[in-house]
Amino acid sequence: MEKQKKLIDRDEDILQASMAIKAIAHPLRLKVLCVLGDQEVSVQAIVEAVGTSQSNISQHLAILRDKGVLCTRKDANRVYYRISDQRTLKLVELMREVFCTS
Amino acid sequence: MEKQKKLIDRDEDILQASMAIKAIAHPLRLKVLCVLGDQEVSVQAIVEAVGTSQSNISQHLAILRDKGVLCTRKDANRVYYRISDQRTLKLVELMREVFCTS
DNA sequence: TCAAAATATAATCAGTTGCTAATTTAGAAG
DNA sequence: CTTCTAAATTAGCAACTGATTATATTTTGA
Repeated sequence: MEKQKKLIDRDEDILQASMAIKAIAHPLRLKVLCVLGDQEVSVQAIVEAVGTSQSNISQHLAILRDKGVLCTRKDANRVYYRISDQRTLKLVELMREVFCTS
Repeated sequence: MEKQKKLIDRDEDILQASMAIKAIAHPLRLKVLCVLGDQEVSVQAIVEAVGTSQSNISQHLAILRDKGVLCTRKDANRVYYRISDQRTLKLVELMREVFCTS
């Protein structure tokens, strides 16, 4: 029986996966994900929760959006962001388990 | 009942986690992890499996080692690397599920 | 139609990353 | 000792990243 778990074998997949996690490998962007959780939050609220400038958040949100991690809904004046794929949250949970418990 | 899953809340933990995944958010370094799996592999073998220069791999291995992702054992002339914490593999598996299936 | 609010975009610039090529260290074996 | 092999380190440089500041776009509401 195979003991080895299923990792990534195709170079193409490795490239894709590494680019995807690169998108969340920044303290502000990871914090955005943690603030969002499974909810939809306005840019304004994200700015307040994360604690940096509007412009800075907007640029980080653009990165997450362009990489497909987040998606948006526009309602009148405001733009609401949420996590596109809930498995991304699983990833963050596991990151916490792996890296944040001593 | 709480539906919300447990994410990262402390800024300190967010910083730590983002630095940790930044270490693996590079195609060559992610490939190293996939090559290693749960085994111990020599630098030479890693160089061959990954397919870049010895110097380049050595530098990437140093990054992973310094961040605590990999650990080493020296045997005579050779150095063997392995993944420090098996939960890191879980993370890679989940990354594959999240980012590499359409 | 005008001013204010929410968000996005652009420009600039310091700091970081990652590669290549060259050199160094350390162990093994003659 | 000398040489070979494995691995690490260093220097240099082009490319990328991320913060700040300023400006633009869009929508709302007086």
